[in-house]
Amino acid sequence: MLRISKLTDYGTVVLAHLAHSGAAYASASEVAAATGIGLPTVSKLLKTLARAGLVNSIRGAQGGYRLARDAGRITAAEVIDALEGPVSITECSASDSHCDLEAVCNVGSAWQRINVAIRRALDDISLADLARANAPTPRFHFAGTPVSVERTEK
Amino acid sequence: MLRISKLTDYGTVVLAHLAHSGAAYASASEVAAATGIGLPTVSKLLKTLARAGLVNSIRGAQGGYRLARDAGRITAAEVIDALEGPVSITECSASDSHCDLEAVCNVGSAWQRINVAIRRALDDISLADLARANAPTPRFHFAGTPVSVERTEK
DNA sequence: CCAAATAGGACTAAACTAGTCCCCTTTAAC
DNA sequence: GTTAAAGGGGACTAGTTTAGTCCTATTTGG
Repeated sequence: MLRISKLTDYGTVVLAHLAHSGAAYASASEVAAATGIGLPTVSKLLKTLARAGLVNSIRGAQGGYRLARDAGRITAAEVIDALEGPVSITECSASDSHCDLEAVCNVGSAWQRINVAIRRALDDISLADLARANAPTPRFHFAGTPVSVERTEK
Repeated sequence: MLRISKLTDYGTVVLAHLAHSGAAYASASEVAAATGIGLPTVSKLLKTLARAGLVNSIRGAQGGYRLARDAGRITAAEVIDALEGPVSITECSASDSHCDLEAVCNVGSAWQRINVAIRRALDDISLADLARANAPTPRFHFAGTPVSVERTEK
C-alpha cells in the first residue's frame, strides 16, 4: 500500500549521511562509498535535492554537498516532495486531471482529506528523526472531529 | 507523493455504491452503470474485494454483490490491502527483500515506523467515512512521544 | 591547463498499472 | 433441461512509471 519510491528511500539514506557529516561538504563519491549506493544514482539524487533547496552544493574541484539546514529542520514531507514531485494520493485529486466520475464520485474528497492529513503528519517528522534508528514507533491518531464517528445526518 | 492506485480509488467508489445499496445484492453491471466505471473493471474489482472478504457474492442469475459488513466496520486500510496487496511504504521493509544497505542504512526502520503509523490511522477511517463527502478534514498528529522532538543523546 | 567536481538532461531496460478478454461454473427462470 | 444471467479465475496487452546509466557542459582548485 501507500508506497514511496526506492529513490526516495535512498534519498533519505543519502541525506542521513550528510546529516552525519555536519557542516563539511561531502562529494557524491564519498556519499556513494559510505552508503553503498551507486555513484550515478547518488549523484542524481543530490542534484535533485540541491534543486529543491534541501542541500547546498559547491561546484568544481573540492566541491560537494551538505545539508542546507539543520537535520531537525528538514521534514519528511519536503524530502518526499523533492524526490517524487507533487503527486497526490489519488489521481483525480491532482490539479487539472478532470475525472469523469466527479459527479458520481463523492469519494475523492475523502482521500484528499486523508492525503492532507498524512502530509501534515509528515511535516512533523524531521530528517533527524528519520536518521535516528530504533526510536519508538510514533502513534498517529485523529484529533478534533474523529473521522470514524458516524453522523446520523444523511 | 504517497499514492494509491487508480484501481483502489475506483474500488472505493464501487464500495461506496454498495454501501448505498444496503442489504440488497447489486450486480456488477448495475454498479458499473451507477458509477460510470467500465464493467470489466468493476467486475475485476468486485472479484478481488470478494476474495478479500469485504463483499459477499451470490453466483448465478440474479446474483450480485453486497458489503460483507456494515460500511462503518470496513476500514480504509482493509480496502487498500485488498486492492494493492501487502505492499509496504519502502521496498526494503517488505518481508523477504533483503536490502544490501541494511548495515549502513539505519533509515528503513524509520519509514517502517511511519508506515505503521499511517496504517493505524487508516484503520480508524471507515468506508462510511470515505463515502461521506464534505466532512471536515481530519487532523493527524503524533501522540505519545512526538517523533519530531530532538533528543540530545547521540 | 588539467583534473576533480557539480549541472542538466537524454536514454533504456525493467517493472508495474489499467484495462480487456476469454472460458468456466453456478443458478434462476421458462 | 435448456438457456441466459451472473460470478470466478486468470491470461494477456498497451501504456506508463521507475531506476539506473551515461554523456556533455560548466565550474574551480592546484
